[in-house]
Amino acid sequence: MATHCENCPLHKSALFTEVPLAERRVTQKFKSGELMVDPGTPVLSEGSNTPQLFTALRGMGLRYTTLPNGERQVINFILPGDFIGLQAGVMGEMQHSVEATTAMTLCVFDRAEFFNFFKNNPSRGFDITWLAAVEEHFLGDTLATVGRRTATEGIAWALLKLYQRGEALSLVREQRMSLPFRQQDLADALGLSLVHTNKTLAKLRERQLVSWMDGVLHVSDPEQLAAVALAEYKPLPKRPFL
Amino acid sequence: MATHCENCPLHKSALFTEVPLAERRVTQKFKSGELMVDPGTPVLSEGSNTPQLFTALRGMGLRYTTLPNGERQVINFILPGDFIGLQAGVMGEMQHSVEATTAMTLCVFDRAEFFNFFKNNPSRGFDITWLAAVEEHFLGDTLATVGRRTATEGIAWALLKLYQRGEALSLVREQRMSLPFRQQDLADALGLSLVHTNKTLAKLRERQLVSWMDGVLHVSDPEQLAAVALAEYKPLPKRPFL
DNA sequence: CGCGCTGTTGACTCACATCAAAACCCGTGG
DNA sequence: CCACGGGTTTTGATGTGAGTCAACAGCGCG
Repeated sequence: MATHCENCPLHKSALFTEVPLAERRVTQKFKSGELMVDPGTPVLSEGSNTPQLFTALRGMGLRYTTLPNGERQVINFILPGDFIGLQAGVMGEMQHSVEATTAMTLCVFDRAEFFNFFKNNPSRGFDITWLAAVEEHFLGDTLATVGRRTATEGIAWALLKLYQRGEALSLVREQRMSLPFRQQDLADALGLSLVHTNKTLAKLRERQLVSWMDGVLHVSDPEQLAAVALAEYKPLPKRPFL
Repeated sequence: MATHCENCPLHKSALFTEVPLAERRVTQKFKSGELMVDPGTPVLSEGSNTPQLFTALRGMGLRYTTLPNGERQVINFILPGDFIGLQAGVMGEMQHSVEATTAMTLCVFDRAEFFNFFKNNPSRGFDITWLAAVEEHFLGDTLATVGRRTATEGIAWALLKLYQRGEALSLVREQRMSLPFRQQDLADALGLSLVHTNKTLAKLRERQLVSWMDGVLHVSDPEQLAAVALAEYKPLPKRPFL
């Protein structure tokens, strides 16, 4: 049934720091359950006030805001290991929405317990701060791509990042991983139009740099992709989670 | 001489949450000194590895990244109360640079002590997480403006945010506050060209929505400005600091 | 078998970039 | 006191990357 933190499969992944068994047990006590959502379902909605925190255990999703004029900005893609709802909790009510793209299962934590958890486990609290900082850092990079990279560079960058994340999570086999988003999602992440995104993807495919078709991402030469992305291809730093 | 945390002038500001005296004393012990920098001086540099954390006490600055092609993206404007260096510490080495625009004074904390500080003062640790989350949240909004707002909307948005922050810090008098950045800085924050930024500023000035000349920002009707910024004008939520 | 969603493709338009030059605004030094 | 130079702002002319509009193709599903 519900996964026990001691056996959390994510800890095996190369992306995350090692967490001692004792601490996992403590985390387990903080965990209030598990949530499974269907594709297309909202996990958190703008304007609502949910008393929960989540970490993604399985599946993929999106975090986004909607402007008053109806435009959507996706803030990031959510993959296993991502912590959701912190920014939310901090402002009185949510400004961002999170929705599941594939079926997802999420570990649920009770926000009311959050502070206690922190007090009783400062080192896990430290980890959470760390996580928030990593996230913030990444958003800075995203900002740079939306603001300063061309469409080609930006798409290359985004796909490279997703690919790297996939590698770290062992989602990649033979240079391929499942990437179940729509082109519209990528467009909304990069501030581009759907049409232009589509055409740019086609060009990158022709140049043999990346292909992303039928929900599978294929990168044959990450170094080369990184070059057009104005980025570096190097292993992601380990990070904590849960 | 060096400000004592117990007397920290920032605590008087409407922007920040109340912190009990006892906790300020603890913070004081974590504080390792004060740094004063001249305008134009780097506080943190990309690629370096500084053992310090800062919080801005006085003055204004910029945080930015530089892409391999030389383009600059400013990630945020730094005002009193901002915590600097967390994202930095988390990745092995800095990816972002921080530089002082005006003369600044910064409280300096020793990163080596950071974890201990956390362990001994979980509630302050909690505050720091909170802060990181607020920051992350704000970056999400910034992303939305760079990605989805037009030049006019974006500039209106940025100036409104700065104005609001200024209000909360009591930097505004008679609808005016000092804003010592260059147009180039704003352009680099919004992913616009200098020329276009300049022309758009001129238009907003003609429309009587905002004027920003000679380093002073003037907003006569924030509501109206918010309307063109596709944003809401409402008091900033209180947040912790230090 | 027709409807709704996603992906493709082509023609046309526009917001914003780029290029270039001038105007200002100092501080410095002759 | 004025000439000079570097940084910033302003203005005009011109170019282009990306947006918009429109139509169609493929596909899963009731």
